[in-house]
Amino acid sequence: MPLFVEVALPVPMRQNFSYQVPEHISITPQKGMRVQVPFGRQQLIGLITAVTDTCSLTPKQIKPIVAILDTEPLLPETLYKLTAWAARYYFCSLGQMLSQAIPVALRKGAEVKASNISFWTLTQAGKEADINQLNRAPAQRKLLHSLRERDLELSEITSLDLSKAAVKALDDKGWIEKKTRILESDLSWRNELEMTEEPHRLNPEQAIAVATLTQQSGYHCTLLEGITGSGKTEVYLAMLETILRKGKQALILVPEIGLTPQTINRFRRRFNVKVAVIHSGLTDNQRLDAWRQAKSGEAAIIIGTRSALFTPMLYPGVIILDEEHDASFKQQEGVGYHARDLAVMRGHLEQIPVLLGTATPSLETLQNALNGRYQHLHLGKRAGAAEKVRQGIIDIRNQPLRSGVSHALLNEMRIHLDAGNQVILFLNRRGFAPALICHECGHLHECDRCDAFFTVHQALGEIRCHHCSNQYAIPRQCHSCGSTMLAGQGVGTEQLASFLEKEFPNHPVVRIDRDTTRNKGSLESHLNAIHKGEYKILVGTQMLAKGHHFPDVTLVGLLDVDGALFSADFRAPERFGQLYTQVSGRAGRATKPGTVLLQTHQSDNAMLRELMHKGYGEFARNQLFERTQALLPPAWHMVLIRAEAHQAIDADNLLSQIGALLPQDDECEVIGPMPAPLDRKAGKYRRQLLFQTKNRNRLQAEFERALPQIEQLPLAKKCRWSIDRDPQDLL
DNA sequence: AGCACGCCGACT
DNA sequence: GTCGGCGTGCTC
Repeated sequence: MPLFVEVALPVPMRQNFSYQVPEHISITPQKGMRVQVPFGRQQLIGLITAVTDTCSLTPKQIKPIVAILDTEPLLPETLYKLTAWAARYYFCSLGQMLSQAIPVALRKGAEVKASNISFWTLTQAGKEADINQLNRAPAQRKLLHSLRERDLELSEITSLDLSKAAVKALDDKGWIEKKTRILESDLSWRNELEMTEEPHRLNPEQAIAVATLTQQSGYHCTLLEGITGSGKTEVYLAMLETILRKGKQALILVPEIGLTPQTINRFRRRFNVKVAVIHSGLTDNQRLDAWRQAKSGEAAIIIGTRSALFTPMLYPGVIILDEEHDASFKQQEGVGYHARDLAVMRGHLEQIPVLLGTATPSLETLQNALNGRYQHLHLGKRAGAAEKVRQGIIDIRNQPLRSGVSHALLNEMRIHLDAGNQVILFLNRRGFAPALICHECGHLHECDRCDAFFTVHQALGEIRCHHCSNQYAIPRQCHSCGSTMLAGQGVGTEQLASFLEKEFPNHPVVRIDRDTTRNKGSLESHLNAIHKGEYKILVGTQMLAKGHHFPDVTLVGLLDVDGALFSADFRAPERFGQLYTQVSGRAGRATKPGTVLLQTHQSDNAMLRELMHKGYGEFARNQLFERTQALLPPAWHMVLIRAEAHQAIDADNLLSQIGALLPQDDECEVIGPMPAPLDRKAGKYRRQLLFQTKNRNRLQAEFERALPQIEQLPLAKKCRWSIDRDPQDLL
């Protein structure tokens, strides 16, 4: 009987492909196994989604598979289901979703099990050799010394910072040799958990949270709302202890910038278990290694960023997502999945608890907590941020500003600096000036490929477009009238920092933004210098706000409140509320009370007042109410279709045609096509169409129904277009 | 997404 | 005369 398989392939087509299984293949195909198949002129690796004995295609259309790469399904059933669910939810092919979910090495055909592992060990000669012979070869000496303690796996040579040249030298001497052994998973942690640090004593609130969390079994989702410094991590650790003692694994997801050595060590220090760390900086093989350790149950704790969500676990126990509100959990390129939403779904499928922690819950999560879908636990409950931090508004209407800074703020800075403390100023615009203006004719220099102004970077002597890679030397003459009277318009961090250097010559200034931290490790070294007190004035974009605590900072100034709060994007107030709360939570400490000052033209603004006086909790509840009134998420549900074309009319027409395929009534709305906020980017015109519904299932059903028709549109093949479900911003 | 085919501009 | 630009078409 002929045998066929349906295969999901990593191509951006919303369909699977059928292949025939030739007789000579000895492995019985099963759903979830990897197969190598011919595809056009190339060969690809995909996953079997179904095994059938009939096929609707003609024999001429169908090709035989090349090989079956696994003897059992690649992913545990629950993870496969999660991926399939996500593919459906995000309107992409299973193959596309899988290429997010499976390590690259496995997609290239690597073995699932590392059958053996190579390591360096001492030979008899090496054991007997006199280490003092190597006094003039410190690298070799260090290596020999390490090997006398234990054998070293190949990857450890680099990770322990040992020299490869020294390896070769000792090998040439015949003192060491490479051996391989069969790799077996060490699961001893499951029998007896060894603690390597005494747990901290929990305060009553923490104890209640832990007791509540550990008493339950099966799936439940909990929002742990705890202000900065209220000890969320200690609750995670206590939860972890309970889970690990049951012999179960924990998956911890953190925002992109949150995966610092300090964070990882916090978990490593407490338990003597293997911790697998997964982040974007790993090589394909390192990532595969971590994946294997998690899948085999050897790694008791898996800690990683967004993509770590898809790590399989043999003994799943809990998913903890820290800084739940952080935008980096939403993938921005390709399939725009949200790790927080999928984590909840995964918990559901695995029947394990999910813990979402934050000081400033996203409105999505807050809504779920308020309506009882999630359990809601509090830590360090207090009425707003008002108690510990002094806050103030500087009304800058009609006030002279020097490089964006008011007199009042400068005076306050002086007081804090004179007291020997540090000051942070936030300005969310990098560069020297956000535009270059001609003083004579008013011409603003605009990128020729985007609908955006050039940012002036004075130190580089360049004007740059922040939306594409366009850059030029700063022009001497106006491109429009030829005048030489050109000036920067507005203030960026570069200008602010250089102004402050002149204003406070005795207080060193550091600037933290994407421009000054581009090189690997430079953020770390800047942060270290700040902690050592080498800098007194810190200037930065939001980058500086997230996750870093500077105990000697007693004054925080937010310069461009208006720009942040009143941006066109519907999430702007929420984001500002989160930023504001995070920075005020970080100003000062018990012995040094902090001050937060806001510069704004809208000093009477009700939102701002509410945030300051009642705190994030009240503010967020009101925002939720306003979103509901405005039919915005999380009350309503959205899918955004973006189209990009050389001719604006093509993108427009495509979106109009798509819009016509979607229903409109009092619970379904089509908005657009409208120009994307950055109308022209990198020489292409961008348009977007919004489809929103009151009911989530309705959105799913209607869009699923329309999708095949959309794909049939002739223009759909001509334009580049994409679907973004639950868009983070409409930019 | 790749990869090939195919038709127009500046070069040894 | 060719090398190479990227438009467009196809993949079980």
